[in-house]
Amino acid sequence: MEWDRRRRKSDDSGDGTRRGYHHGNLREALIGAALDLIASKGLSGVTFAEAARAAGVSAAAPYRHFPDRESLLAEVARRGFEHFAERLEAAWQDGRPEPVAAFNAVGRAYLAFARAEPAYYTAMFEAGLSLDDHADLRAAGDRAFAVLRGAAERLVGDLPREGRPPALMMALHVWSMSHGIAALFARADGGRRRLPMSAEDLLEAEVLIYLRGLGIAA
Amino acid sequence: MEWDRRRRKSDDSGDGTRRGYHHGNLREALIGAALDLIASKGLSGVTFAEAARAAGVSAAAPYRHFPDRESLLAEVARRGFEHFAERLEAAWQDGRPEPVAAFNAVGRAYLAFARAEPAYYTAMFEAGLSLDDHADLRAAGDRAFAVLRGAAERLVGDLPREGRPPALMMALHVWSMSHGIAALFARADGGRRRLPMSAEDLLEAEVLIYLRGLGIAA
DNA sequence: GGCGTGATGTAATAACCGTTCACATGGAGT
DNA sequence: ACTCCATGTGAACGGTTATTACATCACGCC
Repeated sequence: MEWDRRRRKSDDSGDGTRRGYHHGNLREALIGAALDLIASKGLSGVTFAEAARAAGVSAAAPYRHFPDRESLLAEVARRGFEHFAERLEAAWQDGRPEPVAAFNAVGRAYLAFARAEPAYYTAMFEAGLSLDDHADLRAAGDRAFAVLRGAAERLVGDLPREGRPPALMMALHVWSMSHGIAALFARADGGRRRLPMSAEDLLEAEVLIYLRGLGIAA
Repeated sequence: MEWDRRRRKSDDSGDGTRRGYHHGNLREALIGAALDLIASKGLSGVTFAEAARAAGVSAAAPYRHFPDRESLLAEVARRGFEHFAERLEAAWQDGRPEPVAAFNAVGRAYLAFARAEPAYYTAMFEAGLSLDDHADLRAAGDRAFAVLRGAAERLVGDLPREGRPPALMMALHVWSMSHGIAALFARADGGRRRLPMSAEDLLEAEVLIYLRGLGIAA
């Protein structure tokens, strides 16, 4: 790995603790610490000072790698969107073996990510990061959305030309459903309120009804 | 008003500035300051110290009215849900003159609230407040949701018994759509990304397609 | 192999915030 | 008039962000 070459020879124990004057991989260590802190103490628990402590460096060291605390969170969120896009792509599988089923798989993958990676999801959608201040964050988010949009285009393509809805609109609709359910009901803490069904089933039913409304049958 | 009686006679200028040793209406002043701070500096700009400064009292004074900073935000969010429920009820109008049209009005009212009251909306949905720690907050949220649920029950009631979907599920679906669109596209800053149509139109189309999928025509 | 330099980490510091505590004030009721 | 207690004050503690001058060392260059 790239960073292995940069570590000091006396610091190759692999346990992540610092050995010499230089950490050798502080940037990665801080990102990892931020993820751990989100998971254990929530967004407000993510502290430059605490992340630095976890990495075994002084409180000022993180400023060599991130201009400020928010940029650290933005980088976590950016990576979250990268992983997110990968998961969605893996679920979509270019619409194979069957577009509607693959589309439902994308929806399930959306919620699965929110559940399996609550720390990333929190940084991505709940950290209040401005997309204008972090252009690369917006780009990563766009890449994830592109999967939804591509899938929508495929589904819409099977409809007769007249009355065919815009694929972009359909993608936005499905995104809003997925995000709405994830934000309201599929949070790490089990969601903001109790449900009579799983968030996954709720979303699947919602998408199914929506697709039926578009004339796309399962 | 109630609090007027509690103000000192020398403090009835009405400009909100403190005159004597006691403020007379600090609790309300803090809530107002919190709303202003959310609007001007965002959630992280809401500071007990800053709110106290705005009210012209010392930094320790707020603790006489709220156990901690989070409780102030929770109270703001609670009031937000109260107003929210009122707006939704006003839009629904018990389903008059026509249920589907009234239902769409509820959706528009949802987004209108997110736009017109970004400070409340932020406190309600983006402050990361635990509903378990603030029972009254949950109750206020439930009251707002009850409007959606009642509307859903009305719409579902017009369907034939066989295959009639659960009203609760339908209410959750519509809530997820509304919240998803509000969170993703109708934020105060104009939303996280550009849209080819207004958030209101996007939601109206989404609900329309969804209702068609349920067999409820416009 | 020796050297300089830029990247990386440290210590010290200033400003700010949440929170607590002992104490001060004065409005309300007796 | 007097007391009570809700409300506000000032000082203090520990923690956070961020900046600055200084320390260390890995690497490339000769």
